[in-house]
Amino acid sequence: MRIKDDKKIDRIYRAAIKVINRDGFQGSSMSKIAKEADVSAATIYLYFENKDDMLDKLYIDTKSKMGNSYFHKDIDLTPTKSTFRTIWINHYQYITENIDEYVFQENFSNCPLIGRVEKKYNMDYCPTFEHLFEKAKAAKLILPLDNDYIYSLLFSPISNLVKRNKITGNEISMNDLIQIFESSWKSVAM
Amino acid sequence: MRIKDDKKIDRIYRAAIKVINRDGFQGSSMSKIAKEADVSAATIYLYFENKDDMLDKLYIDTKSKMGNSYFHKDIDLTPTKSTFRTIWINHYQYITENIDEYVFQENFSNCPLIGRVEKKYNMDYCPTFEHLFEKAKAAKLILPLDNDYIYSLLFSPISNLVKRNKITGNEISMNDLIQIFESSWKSVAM
Amino acid sequence: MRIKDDKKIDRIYRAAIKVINRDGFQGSSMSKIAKEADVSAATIYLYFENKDDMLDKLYIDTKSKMGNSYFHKDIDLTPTKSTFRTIWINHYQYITENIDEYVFQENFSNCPLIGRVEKKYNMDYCPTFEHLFEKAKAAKLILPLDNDYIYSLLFSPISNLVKRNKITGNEISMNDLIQIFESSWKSVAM
Amino acid sequence: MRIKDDKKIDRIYRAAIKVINRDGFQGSSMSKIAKEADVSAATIYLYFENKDDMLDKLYIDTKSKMGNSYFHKDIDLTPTKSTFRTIWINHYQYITENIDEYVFQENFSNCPLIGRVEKKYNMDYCPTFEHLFEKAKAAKLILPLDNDYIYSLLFSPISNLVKRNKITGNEISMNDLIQIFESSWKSVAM
DNA sequence: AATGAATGAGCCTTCATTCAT
DNA sequence: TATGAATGAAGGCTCATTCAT
Repeated sequence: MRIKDDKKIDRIYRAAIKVINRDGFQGSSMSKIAKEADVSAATIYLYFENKDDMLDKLYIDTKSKMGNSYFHKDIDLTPTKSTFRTIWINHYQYITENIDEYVFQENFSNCPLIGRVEKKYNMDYCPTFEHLFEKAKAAKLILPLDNDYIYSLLFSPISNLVKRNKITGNEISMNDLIQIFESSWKSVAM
Repeated sequence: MRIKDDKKIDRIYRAAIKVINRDGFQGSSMSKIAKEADVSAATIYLYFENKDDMLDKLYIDTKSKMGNSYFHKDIDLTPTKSTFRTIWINHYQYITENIDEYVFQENFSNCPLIGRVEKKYNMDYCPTFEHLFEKAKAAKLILPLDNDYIYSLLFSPISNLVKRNKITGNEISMNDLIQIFESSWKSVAM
Repeated sequence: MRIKDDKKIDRIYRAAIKVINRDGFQGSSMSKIAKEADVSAATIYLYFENKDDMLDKLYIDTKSKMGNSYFHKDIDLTPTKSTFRTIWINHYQYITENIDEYVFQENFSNCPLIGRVEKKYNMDYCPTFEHLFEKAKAAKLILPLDNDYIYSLLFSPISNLVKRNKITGNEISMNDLIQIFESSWKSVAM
Repeated sequence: MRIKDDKKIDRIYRAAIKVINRDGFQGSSMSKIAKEADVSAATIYLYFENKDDMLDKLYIDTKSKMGNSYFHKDIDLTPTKSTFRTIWINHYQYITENIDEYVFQENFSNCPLIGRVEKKYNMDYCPTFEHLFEKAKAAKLILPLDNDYIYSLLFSPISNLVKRNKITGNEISMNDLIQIFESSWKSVAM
């Protein structure tokens, strides 16, 4: 591969996620993805070494996109409850709006496939999180727990609910959303 | 004539989980599973209509086994924090000891495959939970939130951590475990 | 196999023909035939060496049944046109009433399978025919052609029409039937 | 990119007929046909949807080829005995030289498979025949019978003999051939 | 760069047949 | 005798990947 046509890569990525979420991981063949992306299957091999390579890069791509989305542009990272709420809501919005990508990530990281991807991508939170958590702990805003624990306590419940609602078709009202955040917050707040 | 060996189904189930967790959902072929179970692939079709049928039934089987495990033998279901802690620990122990089954369940329920299985199996908590939650809410022990929310707030963080640790190889100390429960409890406690 | 249960063999034969004519030669599996005959597939192997053996014997069985049916009980074999007409009508009636068997025979004898069956069964007419043809030729009733030719000229057209009508659903009226016989007869009459 | 090789379809057709006539309808697997055609089995699926589709199209293809062969180039279709003899001989030559195709057709049209193919292909004579028959009947050259009857009376005997000779290895001398035509002709001549 | 053609390997499933009762 | 259980082999078909243009 020589010249990378980024738009084509994106088309392939989107097609892959669409097919995977429609037909399942197993039902996602290169030809289906190619057809969905409106390119020849052979074309995909100009941009990726093979199917695994494509999935790995798709995972990394969505992972970093999601990581960034937590911290909208000029967000204030002062360690306050308000900061946490903002990030928490951002997270909620992102996975709600990109539920397919999110489910893909979860499935992918549960697979043995994940072993191929570099360790650093196999965490649900990016470095910025670590900084924030450390600062918050130093400021006695939150409990002095492992970052892993903090992260899970704060984000797992809402992530889990969104995923489940995708299947049941339920939705979370704004009121409920705030309540859930307050509950999650209590679990880590000092 | 020979008699159907009931244990054979269990052998097939265990083989399926083993293969799926080793080679991923996609890499799990009937022949691999058959070899792992030490039977002919054709034999599997004596017990199941087809691959999907087998996976569905495996899912239902593990799901109900897990549901039951929460409520060991003659557990006391009085709505107290102690009851919740016992169940929570039971849950932790079960998914720790049966992490492969648990991961299988999670992957399966994220797949479009799940659509085939009856809705009632697609919930992470069994009826007993609902009773307990309702009683606890009536006793003003926990917040008056949806059962879904309660469940996610209480169990998602620890489930998420166990799953992640499977990959990283980390382990949770008894001390940490208690801390995590305390944190989770705070999120729903009244 | 020790004691031959003739009724069971007949049930198997009938089931085989039924399945073959329903699902085609290719779609006729031993288990389907067994189910149709309401016996276990293993049972068939008590009466026949294997599938080919069963088909061979089924072919021979139907073949001789058909051969005999041409010459009803105490039929008069004096070489007259009337004798031929009687036999011809008998033939018509038999293949009409046993169209499935007849089609099975045709298909079977067109297959390489036929090679397994002894030559003597691979003719559409039985020894009695030869006698009759020879006598008729001696009596200058019919042309001095090969028996093969005589047989084909006399019986192929009506056989062909019955077979075709099985598909199209058409039927042949008594009037037409007589006309067809008269035509066929003209082709061999002296 | 490579260009589809039109000859490949013909290679596949010929291979299919060869295998079917060697191993029977049942013994004709896609892989055998592929090997005989010297292509990968997967390649066949580039040209046909599935096995049935291939057989259907092969049937239609051979059927129309045979139909056309009756009426060599600039054949005279004036309703005379001579015209019928020419066509009859053409038919004889075609099925003799293409006996495998012909047997394939017969077997195929006797199978339930035939149901899939459009009705119009399931007749042994093409429209040109109908015209000729009608003209001949109008000219009082042949008897006023159904076209089906005419066709069967004229062509079934010789077709039947050729088929049978394929198995026995017999051959028909030119003399006999003329005799058989004369006989067949008598059956429909006015 | 892009793609339709081509394919060996593998998948799910069924088959004819044998085993054990 | 009769049969459900069991299986190696094979069937139809799809897949990830490469080729040739």
